[in-house]
Amino acid sequence: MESQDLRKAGLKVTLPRMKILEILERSAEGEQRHMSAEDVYKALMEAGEEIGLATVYRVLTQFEQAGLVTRHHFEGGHSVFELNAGGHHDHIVCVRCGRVDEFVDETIEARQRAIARKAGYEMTDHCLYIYGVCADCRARGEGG
Amino acid sequence: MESQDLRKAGLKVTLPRMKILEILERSAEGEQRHMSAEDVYKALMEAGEEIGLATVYRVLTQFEQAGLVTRHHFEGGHSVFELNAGGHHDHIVCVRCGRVDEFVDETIEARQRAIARKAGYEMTDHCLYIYGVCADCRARGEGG
DNA sequence: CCTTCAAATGAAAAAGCTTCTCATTGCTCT
DNA sequence: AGAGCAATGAGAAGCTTTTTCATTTGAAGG
Repeated sequence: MESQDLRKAGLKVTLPRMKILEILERSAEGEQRHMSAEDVYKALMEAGEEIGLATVYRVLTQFEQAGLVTRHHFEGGHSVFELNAGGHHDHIVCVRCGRVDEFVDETIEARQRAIARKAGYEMTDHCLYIYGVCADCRARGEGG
Repeated sequence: MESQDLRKAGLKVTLPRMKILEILERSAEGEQRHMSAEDVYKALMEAGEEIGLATVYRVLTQFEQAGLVTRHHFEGGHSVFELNAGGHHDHIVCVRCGRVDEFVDETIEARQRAIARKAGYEMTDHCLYIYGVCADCRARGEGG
């Protein structure tokens, strides 16, 4: 992904936007697919980029509107952003360690469409979070 | 519901807690099943009760921990609370007028349990939001 | 019914996250 | 290279939610 993607999204190609896109891509390749604005900001600092937190929020919001990223409202009051790549998926979140796994279930997708239709809604979006305790955390001890 | 419910929940029976419970019950009977802390606070004011916003937050959190209400993280950054009555259900939200309908789908419930198990998670909770445009809003005009 | 004490409350301050303001900077296009 | 407009940065402001601490209230016992 490069400057073309920004241009296609109708956004001027600027240094902050490119750097933030880089951070998101790099994190998506690793294990940290979901980043808060603060996470992105910290990653930028570590990369030696002097980009303000306000800009990070602005750019992430623009990316969301441009369809480049998706914003999720996790528990705890803050949002996390995720690069839109690899198509739609839902999330399963460990309530103990915060680990996030992803899944897609066509049965559920289909049922959702049917439910929306039956309720008279034209579905535009949906999100499904399963909360639980992951295998690692359970192995680490039931007590906590 | 009355003071017994509070006592059962291990909470001291106080005026603020009773009044807040009343507000939640009354709203659950009406159309407004989901109230933010601010909504509850305003309802208390209208009822002539001098109860602080901090107390509303405290009490709602206690109710959540006691299992009396469920907290939802809707889009927009604020939480809404809902009285736990009538069992589990999921939500379908109109993105245009904010209307909220509820539904339960055993197929989806079952699939979720299966997915959690397969991913190695012990499911503790889940939430599913379908976003769309409700029938009324679509009738009111596609353009907005 | 009155006393006693821990728990609950209220008001305001503080804490987090996010957005806004506005002077300055940096793209894009010519 | 230059003009013009959008983007940026730093800090202030806004919002929701939590915390602090003095005061009040409810529960239990005499």
